Amino acid sequence: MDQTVLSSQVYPNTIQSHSQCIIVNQIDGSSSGDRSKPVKRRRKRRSRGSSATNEDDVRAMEGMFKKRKLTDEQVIMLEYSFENEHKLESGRKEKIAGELSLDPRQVAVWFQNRRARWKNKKLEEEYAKLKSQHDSVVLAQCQLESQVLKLTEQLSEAQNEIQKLSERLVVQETSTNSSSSSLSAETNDAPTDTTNYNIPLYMLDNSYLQNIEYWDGLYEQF
DNA sequence: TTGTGTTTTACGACCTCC
DNA sequence: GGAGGTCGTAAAACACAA
Repeated sequence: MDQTVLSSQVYPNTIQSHSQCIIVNQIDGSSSGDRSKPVKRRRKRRSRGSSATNEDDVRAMEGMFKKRKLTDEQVIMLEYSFENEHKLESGRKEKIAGELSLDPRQVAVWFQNRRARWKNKKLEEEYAKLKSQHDSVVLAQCQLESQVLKLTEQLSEAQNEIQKLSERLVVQETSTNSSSSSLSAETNDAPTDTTNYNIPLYMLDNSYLQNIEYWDGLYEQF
């Protein structure tokens, strides 16, 4: 079926305006493959309402630009074909075009656009996946920071407790020394009685005091 | 009805591969 | 150098709220 007829059946009001659209190729006269000019050149298109002004334009109007909406059936078949293979070899293009009564160029363009849509979709999926992973990492980080905060508080409390014990120990040592000096006048090796202060004997050991300083130093570093 | 945003069709420019 | 790819974009077609 002729595509113009097909389109005019589906969109009877569009064909006339389509035929009024033309494209002026290479308006600046440069070759299409000129890589020495990286600046993108806008192609020029005649607006819908304008008419041809010379023979070239008339020729362009007659043959070049026909924007035709594909039928549902054509789209379904193209999608099916795209599912099988995203690339389009020459033979396959001709075959599909013949089967769907389309211009081979239309099939090529449809595949180009379809690949672009597919790529966009893939990018969006990839973005969503990465965002999900990122959110999970951020959540885990928050949990860890909260945990660090709690442990820091516990450490601080423990350090305070040690400080209190240390101060009590100093007081005790002072009183012990004064009493022991009087006691030692009476008995030489009398054991130190700490029961009144409720402090274990091992705390009176120098190594214990050194341990306190050691842990305090560690805490300061932390 | 109309303004506006989105999708679809088509193309130019440029790139890559053979 | 040609064929066919991507990328960016124009313009038609379409959807939809106001």
